[in-house]
Amino acid sequence: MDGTVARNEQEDRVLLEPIKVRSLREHVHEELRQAIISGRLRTGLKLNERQLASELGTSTSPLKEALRQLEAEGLVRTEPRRGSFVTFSERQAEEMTLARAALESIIARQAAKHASEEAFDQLRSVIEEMRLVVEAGSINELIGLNERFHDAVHEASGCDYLRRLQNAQRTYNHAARKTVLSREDVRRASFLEHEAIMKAIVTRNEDEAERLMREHILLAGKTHIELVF
Amino acid sequence: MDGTVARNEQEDRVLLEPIKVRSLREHVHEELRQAIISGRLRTGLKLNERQLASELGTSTSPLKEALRQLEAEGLVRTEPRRGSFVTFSERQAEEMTLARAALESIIARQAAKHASEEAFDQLRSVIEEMRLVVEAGSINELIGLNERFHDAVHEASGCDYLRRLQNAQRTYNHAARKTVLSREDVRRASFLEHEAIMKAIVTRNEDEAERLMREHILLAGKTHIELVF
DNA sequence: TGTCAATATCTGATGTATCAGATTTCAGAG
DNA sequence: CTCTGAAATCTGATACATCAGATATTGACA
Repeated sequence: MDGTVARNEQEDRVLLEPIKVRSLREHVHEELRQAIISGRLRTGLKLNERQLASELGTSTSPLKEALRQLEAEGLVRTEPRRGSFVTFSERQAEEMTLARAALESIIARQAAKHASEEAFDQLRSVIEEMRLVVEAGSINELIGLNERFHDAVHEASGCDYLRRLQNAQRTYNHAARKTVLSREDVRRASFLEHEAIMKAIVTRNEDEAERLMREHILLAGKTHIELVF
Repeated sequence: MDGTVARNEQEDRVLLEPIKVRSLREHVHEELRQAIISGRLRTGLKLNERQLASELGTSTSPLKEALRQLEAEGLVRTEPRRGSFVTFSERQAEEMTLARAALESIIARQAAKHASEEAFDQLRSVIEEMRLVVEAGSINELIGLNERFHDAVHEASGCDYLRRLQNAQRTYNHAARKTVLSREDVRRASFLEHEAIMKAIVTRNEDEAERLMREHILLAGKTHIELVF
C-alpha cells in the first residue's frame, strides 16, 4: 500500500509542478535585481525606500526585505540610518564571473565525482538537444538549453548549498547568456565546450571537468564584458 | 582648494574610524547565524517569527529582514506562507568548505596578480607576528592573526565583491578556526601553510598561490568536520 | 471506525503609524 | 562673507495592526 502511494506521488510530480506562491517580496526582489543588473538603476544611486515602494505599488515592508536579500547578494550596500545604495560596476561584473567560474568548476568536479548514471543520461540528452538547436533553433531555445545544461550539472553534483549560492547570480548569468549567445561563432564554440564538459563528467575525469568548466565560464564572462562595457 | 579639502578628508580617515551603527536587524542576524552554526538551532527546525522576535525582545520587522539575509546566505530556507526552516548539516558544512576553498583560492590568485608593495608588506608583517605567536602566544591571538592574514589577502586582491561573498561565511569560518586551531600540531602546520601562501603571493606566483590556498582551506575544513561531526 | 468538511487557530505577509538619526536650511553672531 | 547651531525636514528603523493562507481540531455522517 505504501509503495503504491509513494509511486503515485512520484508520478504526480511529473504531471503537476508543485505550486509555488510568489510573494510580493520575491517579485520586488526580482524586479530590483533585474533593474540593477540591466543598468536601469545606476551604481551609487541611493534607493529611497518609500519612493521605491510607492513606485512598485507596495508598502515598505516587502521592499525592505528585498533590499536585505540584494545586500546579501552584493548588489546593494546598506549603511544603517543612512540608506541603501546600488553597487554594480564593470569591476563587479568581472568578479561575479570569477566567482561563478570558481563555484561552477567545483560543482563540475563534484558532478564528475558523485553523479549517478541517470544524471549522466540527463547531461547527454541535453547535449543532444543542443546539437540540433545550435544549427537550426532559435536563440531563446538555446538559452533555455544552456540553463538546463548547467542545472543538470548542478543536479548531478548533489551540492545543494553550492547550487543556492549560484542561484543568487542567476539573473546576472541569464543576462550574460543572452548577450553572449547572440553571436553565432560564440554559439558554436560554446556548444563544443559544453560537449567537452559533459564528456569529462561522464568519464568521471574530475580534473578535466573542473578545468573545462572554469575556462568555459571565464571565456563567456570575458566575452560578455567586452560586448557590454 | 578642492584638492586641499579632499586631502583633509583623506587624512581624517586615517585618524578616525567611521562610526558604525549596528542596527537591531544586524544584531538579530548575527545572533541567529551564530545559533544556527553552533547547533543551538537544529536543522529542520521551524522558525516561528513571533516567538523568535519576542525571545529576542524585538518586533517581527527586524527579525524578518534578518531571516531574508540568512536565506540568501543559505542557512535558512523559506517557503512562502509556510515559514522559515533552519538548513545546516554536515553535508552543508562540507559544501561551505568547498565554496570557501573555491573563492579564497581565486582571491589569492588575484592578490598575487594585482597586489601593491604595501599590501605585500602587510602580508609579511602578519606572518612575522604569527611566527612568534604560534610558539608563545594564546590561541585567541592566533585566531585573530589568522583572520588578519586572510583579510590581508582579501585586501591585497582588491576584489570587493568576492570579499563580500566570503563575508557571509565569516561566522562559520570563525567557528571552524576556533575548533581547528585548538590542536597544537594543526597550529604549526597551519602556520607553515600561511607562510607558503604569503611567499607565493609576494613572488606573484599566481598558480601556486591559488593552489596552496585551496589546499589550505580544504585541509582546515576536513579537520574541522572530523573534529565536530 | 474512518472520512470529510466546517471551523478555530496559528503564523507568515503586508500595510501603516511612529520613532529617531541624518541632512538640509537658514538666520544670526563674529 | 563665513561659520555656527537651531529648527525643519527627510528617511531609515522599528513596532504594531491586520489580512490571508496553512494547519489542526472536532464532530457529524456513512
